[in-house]
Amino acid sequence: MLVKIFSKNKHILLYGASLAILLLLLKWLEFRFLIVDHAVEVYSGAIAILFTLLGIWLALKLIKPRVETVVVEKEVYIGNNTPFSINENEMHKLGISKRELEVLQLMAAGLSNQEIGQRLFVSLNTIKTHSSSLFEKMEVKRRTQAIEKARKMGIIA
Amino acid sequence: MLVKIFSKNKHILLYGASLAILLLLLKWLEFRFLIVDHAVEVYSGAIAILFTLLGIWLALKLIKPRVETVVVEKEVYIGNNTPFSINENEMHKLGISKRELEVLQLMAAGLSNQEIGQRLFVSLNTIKTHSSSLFEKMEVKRRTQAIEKARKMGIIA
DNA sequence: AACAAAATCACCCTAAAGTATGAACGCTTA
DNA sequence: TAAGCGTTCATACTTTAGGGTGATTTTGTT
Repeated sequence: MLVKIFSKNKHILLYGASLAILLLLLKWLEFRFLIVDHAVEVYSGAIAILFTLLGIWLALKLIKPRVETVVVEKEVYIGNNTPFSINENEMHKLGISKRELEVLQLMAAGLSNQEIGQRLFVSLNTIKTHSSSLFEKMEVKRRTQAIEKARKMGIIA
Repeated sequence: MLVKIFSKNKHILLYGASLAILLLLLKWLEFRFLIVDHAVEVYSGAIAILFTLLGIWLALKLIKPRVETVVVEKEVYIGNNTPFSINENEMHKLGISKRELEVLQLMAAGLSNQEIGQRLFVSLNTIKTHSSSLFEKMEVKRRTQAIEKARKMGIIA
């Protein structure tokens, strides 16, 4: 509990402590040496500088950094048939992975499984696996159905 | 030029000015009143507090706020100005018959050759013949390619 | 590090798609 | 009327697509 209070207000406590120490130091100096004439100005200046620095340090430590938010408007042109927001949404709803989407897109482009495999540098069997799981997720039976459904859902161009 | 320098370092200049004024004020007070015994501590404390506050104020004014740039995408929708009328033109250019177009449309809808045959009340072999001649006319090898090409040419929805 | 999901590949089998060829029928047109 | 075209259908064959199962590796997440 005590530790928590200390840690939360450590800056203030440190400030108080240093202030006390400095005052004691000055008191001690007052007794130790005779303050020469016109030393008050020097004394005051020293205190002023010291505590100004302390104040600056305090402010830097205690005050949360100010954040200025600059809003920049960027115009994004969107084709009428590709809202793109439904894209990710619908995709995740069906649980379609990135790779499966790639396969789907190449299917829609008219490529055979063999060609898709060559394009993606994987084997024909891999494409078959991807397409199978894709059809299952999309609840279709053929690639042409998958293409049609994907178009209607807006997950492909 | 002078104005520019002032505006750039106005905080520092203000600080200097206020420091000078305060020292003058203290000097004046020193002459005006007799400082009572043990007033040095009070005096020091006052200076300390004052200049600490000054330091804090300075820090707040001088610290440059962190600039955070937030890009807000503004969607600009582009109206569709393709009236879908290239249909007949492109179709006759390739010599595609009515029946072949029907088959093509049902293909694009995701139907199998068997299903297309049932839909059009003809046999599977007939659909195969139609699709074969269709592919030849469209210069494609697969139904998916035919669908894609037909879409780009605008002969199907 | 442990775990789940994704990605990869293989094998076997069936279904569908596509190619080639031939043929019959109706309709239009030179 | 014969030639051409579209439509229909058949058989035989090859290629591609798709289903099912099992396995390993990579990757991301906790």
